[in-house]
Amino acid sequence: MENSVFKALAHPARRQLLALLRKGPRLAGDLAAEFEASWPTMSRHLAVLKEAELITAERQGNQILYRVNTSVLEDAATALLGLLGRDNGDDDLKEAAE
Amino acid sequence: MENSVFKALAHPARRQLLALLRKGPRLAGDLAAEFEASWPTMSRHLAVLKEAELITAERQGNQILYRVNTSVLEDAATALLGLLGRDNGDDDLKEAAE
DNA sequence: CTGCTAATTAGCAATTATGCTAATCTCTGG
DNA sequence: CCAGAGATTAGCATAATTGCTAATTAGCAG
Repeated sequence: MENSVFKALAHPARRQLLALLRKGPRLAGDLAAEFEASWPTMSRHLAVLKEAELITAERQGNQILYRVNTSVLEDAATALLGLLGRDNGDDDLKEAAE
Repeated sequence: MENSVFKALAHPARRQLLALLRKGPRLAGDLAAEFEASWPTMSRHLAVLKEAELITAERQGNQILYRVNTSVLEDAATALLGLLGRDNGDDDLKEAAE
């Protein structure tokens, strides 16, 4: 649901994870290494993001590759813009405001 | 801080408050009346939004008028779009909104 | 000052989030 | 099978959030 997305975005470490993934898919351990927090802690943050469907996981043999789920992030941004009462300007969103 | 903004957005009641305020400024009691939760509870949600500077409060005699702080909400939306790696081009935001 | 309405703050219980260490799982390679 | 790396899950303690009722503040009218 939408709510889990915003709750997932509420933690700075998770937003930073998304920022890292923005540049391309990365392995779990690779991501965890960028943070001060312990590996299990980062693993949990990744799980929260996955639960909100903000990221997807794919096993690559021994390791796990994460990537951003762009459309869900887009939906969240669109929801915020909707709160502004302004049109998004996104290609596939047409408003019916008169 | 940016973080308090996303934390404030994490609760559905607070996003709904913003949605109500999107259409124009409203009195605290007027807003509280729209929710099932008790008035003090809504008052606290308003305080969280104010703390994040997503809204501003203005006394009108006996009552308090709240309004959305558009720029902070814009910043949050922009931050999300930034996570998408796409350019939002809102330097000006003078796009003809409808 | 008293009383009244609008709204916030205090205090409390219950739930949820965070972050650690230890234990477990999954896969690869001998 | 066993050993090891990569990663998650379990369990626990602490902190933060949520939402209530009761108490309090702020302003207005008499």
